[in-house]
Amino acid sequence: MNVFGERIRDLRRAKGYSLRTLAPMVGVGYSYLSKVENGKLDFGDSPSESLIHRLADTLDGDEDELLLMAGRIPESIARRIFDQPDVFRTLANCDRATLAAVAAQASQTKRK
Amino acid sequence: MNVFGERIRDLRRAKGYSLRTLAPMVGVGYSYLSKVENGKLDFGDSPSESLIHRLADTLDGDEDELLLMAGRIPESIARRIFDQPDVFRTLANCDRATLAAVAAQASQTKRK
DNA sequence: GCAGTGTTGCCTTTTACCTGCAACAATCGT
DNA sequence: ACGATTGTTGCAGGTAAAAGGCAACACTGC
Repeated sequence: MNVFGERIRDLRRAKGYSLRTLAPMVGVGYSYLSKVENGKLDFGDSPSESLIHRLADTLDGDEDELLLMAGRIPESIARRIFDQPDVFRTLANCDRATLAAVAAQASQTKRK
Repeated sequence: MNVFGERIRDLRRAKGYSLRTLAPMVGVGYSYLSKVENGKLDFGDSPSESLIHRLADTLDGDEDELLLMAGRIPESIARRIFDQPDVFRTLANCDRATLAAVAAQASQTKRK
């Protein structure tokens, strides 16, 4: 567990930032960042969506990947769901194998 | 706009409830319910997830449909996304037509 | 031994979600 | 015509969860 925090820590170290260096860059206190990385938030296991956004930005991480790790739905996916809800209600009821197959099909179809 | 509130209103009328009758059944004040139906909440355009749940329950509505109308992602869909995130990231990038085709395919495959 | 780093407990602020009333207009049965 | 019921709206809050801040602590490592 806490795959999210560990990912943040890796990204931060890859940039050579300390907690105290990174914190002001993303607009929070360094102590809060420590808790984020260790999954020791007073509550929940991940920070706000907006902080995740700034972290992805500053650390050159994949924002959607980070959001998913944090148990949040990225806007790119949410938009699609609200655009074609019935499609996703159907897909949510498939078994894993079918869903994987369908995605393969889609990425193929999509290729120009 | 406010398709959600109108749906609630229809469901309520179908049951023959007045605002003052329904409100205590779902545990809120009648004035708040009126604002919900008219999309005139002090903030946001939809009530809490838990109120939506109780409304669906009391009015025999489709909870997931209501959640989607209210701009929220139902648990059934969210679970699937976190289970196979890459699949959904792919699907989010298809065009509408492809996505519709893929869903048709899936519902067919799924049919026993 | 102090300079930089990370950790932790407690505190405050903000946000989301409602409460509760009061006052008003529209409708409707009797 | 009358009261009763229904819905609308404004406002003035209240509460609990979510998000984050501060200060003191402990380790490292030259």
